[in-house]
Amino acid sequence: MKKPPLPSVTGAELNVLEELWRLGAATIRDLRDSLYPQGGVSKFATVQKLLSRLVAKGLVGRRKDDANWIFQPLVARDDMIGGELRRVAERLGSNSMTPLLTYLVETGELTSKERAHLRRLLDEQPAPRIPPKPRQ
Amino acid sequence: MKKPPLPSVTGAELNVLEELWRLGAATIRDLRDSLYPQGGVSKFATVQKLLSRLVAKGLVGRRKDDANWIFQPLVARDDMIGGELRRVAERLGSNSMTPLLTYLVETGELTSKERAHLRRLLDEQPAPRIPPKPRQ
DNA sequence: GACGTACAAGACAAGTTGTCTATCATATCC
DNA sequence: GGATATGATAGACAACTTGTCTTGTACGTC
Repeated sequence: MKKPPLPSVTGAELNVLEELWRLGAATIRDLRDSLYPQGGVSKFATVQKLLSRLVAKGLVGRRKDDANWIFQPLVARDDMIGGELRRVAERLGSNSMTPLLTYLVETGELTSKERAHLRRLLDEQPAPRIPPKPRQ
Repeated sequence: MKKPPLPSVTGAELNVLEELWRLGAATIRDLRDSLYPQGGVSKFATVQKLLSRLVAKGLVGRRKDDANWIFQPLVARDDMIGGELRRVAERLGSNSMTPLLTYLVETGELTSKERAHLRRLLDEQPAPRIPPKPRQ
């Protein structure tokens, strides 16, 4: 029942993942054209390597469509954010989320509008658990 | 007025920093004895290298006391947590902290106790700004 | 002076990261 | 069918990071 923490991604990998989030699904060529507009064969291979690493981490899936592979993200951005937050909490020794929240609220990072938003969220969901949303 | 984000630390560096947070101030020998109980000259040098990197990052200060250097942290754990959170927020494209908090609240990561804590924090500090607290 | 302690500076191997080349497979076109 | 382009795979590679260790130097005390 414990969910293994999502693997972390490097900068270049994250660029690819961001593009996949934006496009929903794409071929290597699509991604290369977006990320490296100057194009080129080597950039194609670069994108492919980054994609293969993302696939190895289970963050991206691929399916064969006709002739080409089509890649699509298996995690949502929120999941990544959550994974990173958990990593920060674990790394810094506070296995509870409280210090993170305390920091966010106390340092005044939030506008009053954001505060209202938060308060509303807290009021809307008094139950600590929500039905687990399948990872697509 | 923009505060430069705190530099990040590696695992071994964080161990040293944690020990400094615990002890308040310490010599290299103190830290080596705590972190590497088996002792040894090489471990002394290891701690020293890690400390020098922490000093270079501005996270640790040192002063000469009699014969030895005495090291002490220049940042609190909360500052480190905040820096990491900001890094996550910047990296994942949400330059506001709201998505992080929204994630935490919506995914049910929080216990009801933490929720109560959060609500109390929100109630206590209606003003979005607090006076800047000097580092240390 | 000899010796022990603290310190500084840098060497080092192992791993990571981003990019690229070489090679093979598979289409398409004349 | 053979030439040519495109996609895919595998691996090489340099640059950088990270944790550890070695060597050399300064400064005490006995």
